[in-house]
Formats: sequence, structure tokens, C-alpha cells
Amino acid sequence: MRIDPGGRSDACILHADLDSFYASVEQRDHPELRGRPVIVGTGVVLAASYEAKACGVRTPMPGRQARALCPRAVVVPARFEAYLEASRAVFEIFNQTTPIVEGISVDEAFLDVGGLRRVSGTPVEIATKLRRRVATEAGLPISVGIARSKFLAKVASAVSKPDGLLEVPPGRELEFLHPLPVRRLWGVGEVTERKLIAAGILTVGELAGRGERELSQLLGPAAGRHLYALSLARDPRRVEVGRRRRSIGSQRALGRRDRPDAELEATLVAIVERLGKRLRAASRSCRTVVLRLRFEDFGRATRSRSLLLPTDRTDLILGLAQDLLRDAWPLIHQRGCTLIGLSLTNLDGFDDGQPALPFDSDRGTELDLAMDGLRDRFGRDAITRAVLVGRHHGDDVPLLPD
DNA sequence: TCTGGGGTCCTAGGACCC
DNA sequence: TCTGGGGTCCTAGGACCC
Repeated sequence: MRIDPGGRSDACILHADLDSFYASVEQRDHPELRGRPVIVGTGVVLAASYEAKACGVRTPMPGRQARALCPRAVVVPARFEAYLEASRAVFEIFNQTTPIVEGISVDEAFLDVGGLRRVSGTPVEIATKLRRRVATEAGLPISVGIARSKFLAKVASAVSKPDGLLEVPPGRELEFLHPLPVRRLWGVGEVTERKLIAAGILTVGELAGRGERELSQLLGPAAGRHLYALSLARDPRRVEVGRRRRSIGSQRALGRRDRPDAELEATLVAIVERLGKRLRAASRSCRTVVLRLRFEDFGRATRSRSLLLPTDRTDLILGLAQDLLRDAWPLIHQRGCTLIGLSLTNLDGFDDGQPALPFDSDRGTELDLAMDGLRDRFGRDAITRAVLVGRHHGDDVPLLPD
């Protein structure tokens, strides 16, 4: 019998989610941390072990608050390289489990195991084996949810944590879903939760009872339609292999102390260089550059500019970024800048087909910017050394051979 | 010591085109 | 001269996710 909108009658989507990922890697690599509360991140909490979560530590909580809640906690700085390495090992196991893997982030993926019953067994058997492999081969705890849809599989993995396995049996989706608080719905964050609670809607079941029209009036047409569908367990999205990134970005928090303008400009140059390298490493090009700013009053602003044609050249991207920054100076001087970032969007070109994992292709800067311009002017092979000199407003020749 | 760094999607107004 | 409908693109902002 095929009744659900996803066109499936069996629960064959797995959502696999590593538990407290960064903290688990630290406990794996440092045995003395096992069984103790661990907080990763010295500024804000990037991850907390279950022992630390038991004290109420959450991410992304300010570090000071976390240490007050959990004075016994061991605070360690993040080691992103180690996490990326661990992520690769786990995704290797995912990919050996089924060819249909959709990576969501470093520590999370959907797996479609629908066609594998004869080869590998039932979804529960497959998930059990997957969890065992991740534990023994990668040394990490992972939770898995199984359901007929992505959304329910994701809710199931969250409910099963820590180190759990939970299947939502076909036909019993609403029984599972309706008692849950609205916050469990994918797309309900702090703001939407507040609105829903103010309207007297506390559970998914109550949300389903209101109907799409009322929800759309409350939250807007797209959100209303989306949440109403989820509340009835309608989610026809398939597991997609090799989704292409739609933007890449990089940002730096600056703290609250006053920074000279030149330091901001230098930070922007460094960000552009990183992004240019990542862009070319992924064989992509971009047409729009977005400058992101955050201010001391916690307000935010974005400024963007588009090119006529896509580019992957660091110097062209930097030109746009500097134009945007120049326009934003009054804003920055007035409100104080605590974060500067850049996103590249309207991406074009093929990429490597890899899931969108953060931190990839990013090993510091190598004066790429200078090399770009010099290669164009003097030819690819003629250049062995380059010097990047500062660029100020109006100077249009920032690059000189050494 | 008030808040990291990486993303996705939606909305809305204005310019511009047919 | 004024009015209309339908569409795309650009820019800015906001909510949400891990």
C-alpha cells in the first residue's frame, strides 16, 4: 500500500547524527576526558559533552556562563582539522553503506537504504550495523533515526539521543509527532516558537489542528504551508546526492575593542583570499559579493554588489568587496563593527559534488591575490615570487612584482 | 569577556522589460 | 497621457539550521 506523499510505504530513510560531535572527538583523542564534562570553544561554546549538557551547558552559550554552570568542566580549544578528519572517516562509512547519501553538515547526513533490503537487510539492521561501525572504526557515538520521510527521520534521531536508534513505524507517524513541542519542527526557531506559543499553539498536534490558512496569516505563506505540511508528516523531499552549494562565505568576529580601519581592511583582504582559493578549489565562480557586518548594538547589515559575468578571480572579488566596505564606513564608524564577513553567491560552474562540509580547502593564505594579478600580467610560469602591497581607496594597481 | 563560523531559504520593494 | 498584467533581476533584511 502506497499512501504517503513521498511515494514510499516502508521506512527507509536514515538520519545519522554524531552526538556532541566536537566534544566526542576530544574525548576519543584524550582518554582522560572521558566521563568528564567537556566544553569545546573558549569564546562561545561550540560543543558540550553530555556530562556538560547535564549541567545545562548549551551551544552557542557564552563561555563565561557555561563555566559558571559547570565549574568542573574541562574547556578545550577547537581543533577543526581533527573534526574534519573524523567527519571524512564517518562519511566514508556512510558511503559504504549506501550510494544515496546526502550530507547536511560535518556531523549529519541522510541515507536512503530503500533498495538494499535483499543485500543488506532491513533499515533497522542496516542502522544497527552502521552505528557499530562508526563506534569501532571512527570511535564516535552516533544516533540514527529511521522513518518514511527525511523530517521524521531527523526528529527520530534527535529523540533517540544520546547514542540511540529509533524507528518511526509506518502508519504511526502522527502518534509519534503530535505530542512533541512545536520547536521540534524543522523551521521553528526562537522567533516562530514565540509567535506560536503566543497564539496558544504548544504542540505539533495543536499546530495541525489550526489549519494552513490560520498558520499562513500568523507566519507568512511559505512558513505556514511548510509547517502545516510537516505537522501532518507530509514531507516528499528525496535524499539528494551531491547537492551543490549555493554560496560560500567566511567571517571574523572582532570583539568589541576599537580596531583601526586598516585592520578591518586587512581582515577583508584575508577573507577574500581564503574565499578565492575555496572558489577555485571547487571549480566554481560567483557573480555576487555580499559584505556582512555586525555592530556593537548587535544589529546587522549586509551590502551586496553583482557582476555582469561570474568570476573566480580574487582581485575582482576584492575590488567589489572594497567598494562595499568603502560605502559602509559611515555605518561602521557610527555603530562600531564587531564582525566582518563576506559571502559569494550566484555561484556558477561545476563543483566536486561533495556534500557541503565547512572548513574544506582552507589552509591559510598564500598571497593568492597577488599571484592572480601577476599571472595575468606576466604569464603563469614567469612568476615565482610576489609581494602584496596595501590597497587604499582609489588605488587601482595594488600589485607589484618583487 | 555579552555571541563562532559555516550555511539555506523566504520576503519585499524598486528598476526594468514586454 | 494614463492604465494593466506578467515577468526577471538586484538589493536588503530576517529567520533558521548545525
